[in-house]
Amino acid sequence: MSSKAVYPDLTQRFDKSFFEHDTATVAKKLIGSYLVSSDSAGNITAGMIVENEAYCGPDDKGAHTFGGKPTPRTKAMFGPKGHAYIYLIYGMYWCVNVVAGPVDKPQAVLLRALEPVLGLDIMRERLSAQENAADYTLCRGPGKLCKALGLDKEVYGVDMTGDRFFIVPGKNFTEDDIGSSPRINIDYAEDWIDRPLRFYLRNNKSVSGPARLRR
DNA sequence: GACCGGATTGGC
DNA sequence: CCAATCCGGTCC
Repeated sequence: MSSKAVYPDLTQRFDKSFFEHDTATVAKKLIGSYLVSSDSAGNITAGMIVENEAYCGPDDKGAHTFGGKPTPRTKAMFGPKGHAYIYLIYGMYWCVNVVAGPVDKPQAVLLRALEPVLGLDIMRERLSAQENAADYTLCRGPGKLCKALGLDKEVYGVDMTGDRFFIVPGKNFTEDDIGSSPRINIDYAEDWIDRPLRFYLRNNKSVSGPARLRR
């Protein structure tokens, strides 16, 4: 694996202005940062972000904000940057985003995979995973990531520079460490299908998708 | 008020 | 390859 997550300093936060850069820029810089969830029982689960996708707002045919019209589901993306946008897909999986982008641009970064770091035993309980499931599989994929960290509509709109569900700055990887590819499963996005807006830590086992999209 | 289909996953 | 499972979005 290219990586080696380390124990994150849970007191650190990004400045709010960090999230006001273009969503693709924010996405790339978030590779190596930590996503942390603390539940009401005091359980902490966390992982290093190793894969994400940028969704670029009203012009992006793959984005939920395509067209630029807020709806009850997407209104969080029209709100403050650095907050969470979470939605249910296929009736059973939650997918979480960080709202990003210039002020007035409803953009977001979809978090697709983490390298597990804290609370792996709790992740296993939440996933109902067999105890022999390899560590690197616990947060591999956007749906699993949310299940492992216990995320659902309760975190809709929460400030991710706060203390409940938040992001901690981590390692700064170089351009060479970070790969890019088209985004996953947006066949309907026409001329936006092939844009290289998916980012991942190269050769990291926790990245989802076929092998060629992990190298 | 009805109907369509998805930024997924795991099991066959 | 395909079912599971729900609700937002859209259009009537």
